[in-house]
Amino acid sequence: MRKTTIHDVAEKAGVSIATVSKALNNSPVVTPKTKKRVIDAAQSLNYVPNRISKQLKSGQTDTISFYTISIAAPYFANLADVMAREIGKRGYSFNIFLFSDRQHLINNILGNSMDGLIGFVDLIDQEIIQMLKDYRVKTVFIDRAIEAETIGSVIFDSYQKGKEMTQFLIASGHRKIAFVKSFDGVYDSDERLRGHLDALTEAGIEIDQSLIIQGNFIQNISYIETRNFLKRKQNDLPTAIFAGNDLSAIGVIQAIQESGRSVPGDISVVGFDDMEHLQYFKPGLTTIYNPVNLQGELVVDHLIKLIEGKTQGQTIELPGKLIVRESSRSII
Amino acid sequence: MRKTTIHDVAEKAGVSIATVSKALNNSPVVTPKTKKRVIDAAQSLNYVPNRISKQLKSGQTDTISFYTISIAAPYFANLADVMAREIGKRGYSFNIFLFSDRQHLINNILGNSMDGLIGFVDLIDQEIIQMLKDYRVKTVFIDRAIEAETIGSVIFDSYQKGKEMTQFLIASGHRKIAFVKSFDGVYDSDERLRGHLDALTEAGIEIDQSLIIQGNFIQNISYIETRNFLKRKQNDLPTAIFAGNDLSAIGVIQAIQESGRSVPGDISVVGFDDMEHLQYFKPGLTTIYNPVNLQGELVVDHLIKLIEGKTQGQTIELPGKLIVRESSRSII
DNA sequence: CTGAAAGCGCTTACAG
DNA sequence: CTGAAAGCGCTTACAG
Repeated sequence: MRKTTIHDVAEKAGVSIATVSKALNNSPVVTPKTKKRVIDAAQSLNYVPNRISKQLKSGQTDTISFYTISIAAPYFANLADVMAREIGKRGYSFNIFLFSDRQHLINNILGNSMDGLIGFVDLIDQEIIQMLKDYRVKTVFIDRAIEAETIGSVIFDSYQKGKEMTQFLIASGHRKIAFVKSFDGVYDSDERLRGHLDALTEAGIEIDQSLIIQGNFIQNISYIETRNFLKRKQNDLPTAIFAGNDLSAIGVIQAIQESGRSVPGDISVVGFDDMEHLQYFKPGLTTIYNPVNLQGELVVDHLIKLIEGKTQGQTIELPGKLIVRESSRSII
Repeated sequence: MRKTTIHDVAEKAGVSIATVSKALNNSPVVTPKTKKRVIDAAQSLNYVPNRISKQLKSGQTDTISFYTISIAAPYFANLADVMAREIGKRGYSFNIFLFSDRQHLINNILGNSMDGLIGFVDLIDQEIIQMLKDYRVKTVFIDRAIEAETIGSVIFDSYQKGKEMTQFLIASGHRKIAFVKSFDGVYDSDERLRGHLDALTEAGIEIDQSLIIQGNFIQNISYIETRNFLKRKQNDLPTAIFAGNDLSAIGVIQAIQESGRSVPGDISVVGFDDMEHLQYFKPGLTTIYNPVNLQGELVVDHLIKLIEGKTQGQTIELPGKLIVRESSRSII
């Protein structure tokens, strides 16, 4: 079956295609009578305007793209879900394209595939950021702040929250605290670690590089690396481990338990993110709540305002909250 | 900055736009010399063809849409991730739109938003399925089989696998087995339950409706409902619980442990899906491995073959495998 | 108020 | 081999 076009509707209603277009787009000039005739014809023919043609005329795609390395990990999945819902509600399409090669991204930007981009500064080099500015591609970053006329950010202050977490541990009597980080250069990890180290320094605790574990923010790797760490440091264990995200905290806890030790009896473990699906994980994780739902909504809202020219790029900071559960304890 | 169009390239290369188009699309008619001139001009101007215009001419959108109720739950997130990766690799765009109202879906189908659709039969009514057939919208379903010239399916035989799981439990000496289902009408849940019940019947075990728990395939709800179930049946507990998916198995295990009982000491618990991020969940879950990666790849491959007219719709069945871990035990 | 015409940026059959 | 022209399905400034 051929899809109905504006010509079919025009013919059926006995008017020109221009009139059909106006009637269907609520132009005030068309007579109620004509309008009704057009709408009836359109309905009886199951007419839906061709999206592509509208786009070509308007130059708009009504599409928002999310450029990310993955949507499988819980944080990304949650965020993508919230954004997809919000974007759909606002009448836009939601496109996901995963990090691969540079040219792919450039083609998407220059090829007019989207009205707005949601991305991570970490995945985009300077030259492309300049390109986004030059071509005024509306963009919202979600890992760290970039601000320009057409670029905004909705971010979480990982440094400050990382610092608060370590301050909390110190206040609970811990002085030997390990930290599980991701790769160097991963902004959230770097920032949380920086906050952690600053908190230690401010409390007069000397920094010990051997207490930094690289778990890549992945459960599996954190598990393995913590297992090695526990063997290596068996006579000199920390009393607490600050895992840079919840996923690694799980790996850390598994490794500690498997070594015959208890959490928090022998070692306190804290995470970061408060992932919803860990709700019933035992022991309940002391962590920092990162409001993913709020983030998703703010990102979409800010981006659509940029697209519609209602605002300039801004930097929006998300609140975060320390949540104390059973995986950590005071040793004072 | 204005984006470069084919006219800019034509001017710079000193040829017509027709020639530019041909040169850039590797038409064999154009002279190597002309071709080089065009390509150089295009490169120096950072030219990327406007996607929308190409689409309007070709009638193709090079876009594949995934229509689902959510991408937050791990299974969906994994599947979406694999599909996004595969779709990107094959040169298509990946669009996600979440289930909302009926008209939204219709607009997407008739409005020419996509070349192919990936969806769930459960989310689409008969009338719309007929519409997909009429307009020859290439579609691949992933929950249950529909086969037509332009419609295929890549499915998991939940009935058979559900049956096998219960047969395994019976072979381990269990005769009183509870089942945690989702809503009636959710195909996977219905099928797994049907397999479970058939296995019981074939083994000569009478069916006891009070052993069916509705956990909605959600961890939280399964936890609460199992808690209630354990209270209600405290003097008449089953020796095993078959949770229709891994997520509910987690909830079930939490509830059992919280009641002071052990898994599998007091009650064996088995799940379904073998979700990757439960890798280190304790006790390791006996479950059925549902090859999500394979499914994602097969779905995309079949859909693109349909789009490119290389095949008719087919029904592809995914293999599944029973994986025995610590959450279940033999009581013989 | 309605309609003919131009144009969005491409591709392609056709003429030269 | 190259280019002028038509056309994909819409919207909109303009004329009537």
